[in-house]
Amino acid sequence: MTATAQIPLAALASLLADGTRARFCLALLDGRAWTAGELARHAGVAASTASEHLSLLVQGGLLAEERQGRHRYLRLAGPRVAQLLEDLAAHADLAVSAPPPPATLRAAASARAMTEARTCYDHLAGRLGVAVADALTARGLLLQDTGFALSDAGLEWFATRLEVRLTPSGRRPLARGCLDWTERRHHLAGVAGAVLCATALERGWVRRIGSGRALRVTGPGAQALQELLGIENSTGSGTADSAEGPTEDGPAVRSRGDGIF
Amino acid sequence: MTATAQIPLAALASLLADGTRARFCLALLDGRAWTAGELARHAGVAASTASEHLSLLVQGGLLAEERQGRHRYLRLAGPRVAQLLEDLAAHADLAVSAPPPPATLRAAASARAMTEARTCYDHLAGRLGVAVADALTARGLLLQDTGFALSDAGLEWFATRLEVRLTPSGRRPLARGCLDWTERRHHLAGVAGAVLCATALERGWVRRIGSGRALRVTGPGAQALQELLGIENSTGSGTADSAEGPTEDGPAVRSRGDGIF
DNA sequence: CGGACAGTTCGGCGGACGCCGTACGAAGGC
DNA sequence: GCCTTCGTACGGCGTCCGCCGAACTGTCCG
Repeated sequence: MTATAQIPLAALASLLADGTRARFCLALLDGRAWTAGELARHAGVAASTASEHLSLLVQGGLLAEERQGRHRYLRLAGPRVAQLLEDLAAHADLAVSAPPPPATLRAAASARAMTEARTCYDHLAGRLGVAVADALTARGLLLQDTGFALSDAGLEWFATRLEVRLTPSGRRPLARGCLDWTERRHHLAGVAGAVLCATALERGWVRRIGSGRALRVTGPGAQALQELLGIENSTGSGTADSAEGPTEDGPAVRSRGDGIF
Repeated sequence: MTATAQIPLAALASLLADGTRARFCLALLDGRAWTAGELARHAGVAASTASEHLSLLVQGGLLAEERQGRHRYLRLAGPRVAQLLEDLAAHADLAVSAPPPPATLRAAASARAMTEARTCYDHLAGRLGVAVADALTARGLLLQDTGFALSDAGLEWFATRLEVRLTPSGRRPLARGCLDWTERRHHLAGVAGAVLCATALERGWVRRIGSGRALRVTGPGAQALQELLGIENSTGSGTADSAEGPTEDGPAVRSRGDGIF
C-alpha cells in the first residue's frame, strides 16, 4: 500500500499528475466523447499506454466510458469534474504567465478563433462568453458584484425571452462563475450557462468550427444576441478551423469572416 | 525535461500527488502558519524530507513562506489556493465514500468537535457554518437558489447589523459557496465569510479549541447568533480538544459543554 | 470464413522521485 | 564563548510508474 493511497487528495492529484493523462482530460474539456484511439494519437502515445491511462481515469471517477461495438468512447464524468479541471487549469496557467507562442501559422489561427468564442465543457467561453456574462450583468439579470447568481429578472429572462426552462438538476448550481483562461474574467457556467450554450447551438446562433471546440457566430446568431442582450458585433477578427479534434483532421477548411464576433 | 513539465495542469497536480505534500497542504487549510518542523512531525517524515517538499510547494506557488530567526513559517499562498484545495479535497473525499472510523477515543472526540464548528481556511464551517449560511438565506440576505451571492439586504446587514465593511479585495468574490465536507452542503466563503469569521473571533463569539481548527461557541456568541440571525442553540453535543495542531499537543484539556452548538 | 481494425493484457526496461542519514550553516539561550 | 535547536544540501538507495512492443480478444466488413 503506497502512502498516497491513504490520502484521497493525493490519489486524485496523482491521476492528473501525469502529462499524458492531463492531456486526455484537457482534450475532453470540449465536452464531447472521444474514442480511445483518438486520445492516444492526440497525446502521442501508443494505444496500449492510452488504454491503461484511460482505465485509471475511469476508475478514479474522472471519466465515464461508453462502449459501442469495437469503440470505447470516453467523456468527462460530469460537470463537477469539468469544473474541477477548469479551476485547476486556470490556476496552473496563471502560474506559468507566458504560454509558449504557437509554433505554426495554423496553430496561431486556431488559437485566435479559440479566444473569440469556444465551448468550455458545456457552456460558452472566450470573448463571446465574457460578453454574454457582461451583457446579462449590465441588464441586471446576473449579479457579479456580491457573488455570482441570477437575479429574479434573470430567471424571468430565461423563461420568457429565451423561452427555455432552467431545471435545477441535482446539486449543480443554476449559475456559477467560471474563470475564462483567455479573458481572465468570469463567464457564465452552471445550468444556465449550459442551457444557453445548448440553445445557441440548437437554434444555429453559433456553429462549431471544424472539429474542435472553437465556435463561430452566425448571421442569425449575431442578430439574436443584438436583440436579446444588446451585444454588438465586436472586435471581429478572422475565424479559422481548429487544430485538434476528436475526428481525424481533414483538409483545412479555412474561412475568413469579416468582424463576426 | 520531463513530459509533465510542459503541461501546467500536470505540474500543479504533481505537487499534490504526493502523500506527504498533500498532508502539509491539508494541515495548512486551518489558515494559520506552521513551522517546517511542525509540518514534518505532523506528516511523520524527516526534517530534511519536509524541507525539500516545502521548497517545491513554495516554488509552485501553493505556499508562502516567512522567515523569522531560525524558524521558517509556512502558510497557504492565498484564498485561491485554499479554495482549490477545498474543491479538490471535497471531490476526492466524495469518491471515497467511507472515511475510516477514528482509531482512538480522543480522535473521535476531536472529530465530533470538528463537525460541530471549525474554520475552513479563513471562514466558518461545520454545522455552525452551514447554520449561518442557512439563516442568512432564510432571511433573504443570501441567495443560494440561483447561484451564490449576497442580496442588497445582505450587504446592508453586514454594514449596519454586523457593523463591518466588506471591502472588495482584488479578485476575490464577496460571497462564494464552499462545499462543507461534513455537512455536504454549502457554507459561506469569500470576503463575507472571512469577515464574519474574523469578527466572530475578535468579539469572542467563538473560540479555538486547543490548538486545532475546531471552534467552540461561547455564551455571548450564542446570544449574538440568536439576536442577529435567529439561530437557536442547536443539537449540542460535547466539545473536545483537537487532535492535531501546529503546536506540540500539551496535556489534553477536555471540556464538556452542555448543548453549546 | 478470413482479413482489417479497435482495444486490452503482459513482460520488461529505464527514468523519476521520495525517503533517509549525515554533514553543515545559522540563530538563540546560557 | 559553547551547546542546543531549527533548517538546508548532498549522496545513495529502493520503489514506483510510464513507456513500448508483441501477443491476444473482440467487432465489423466483405
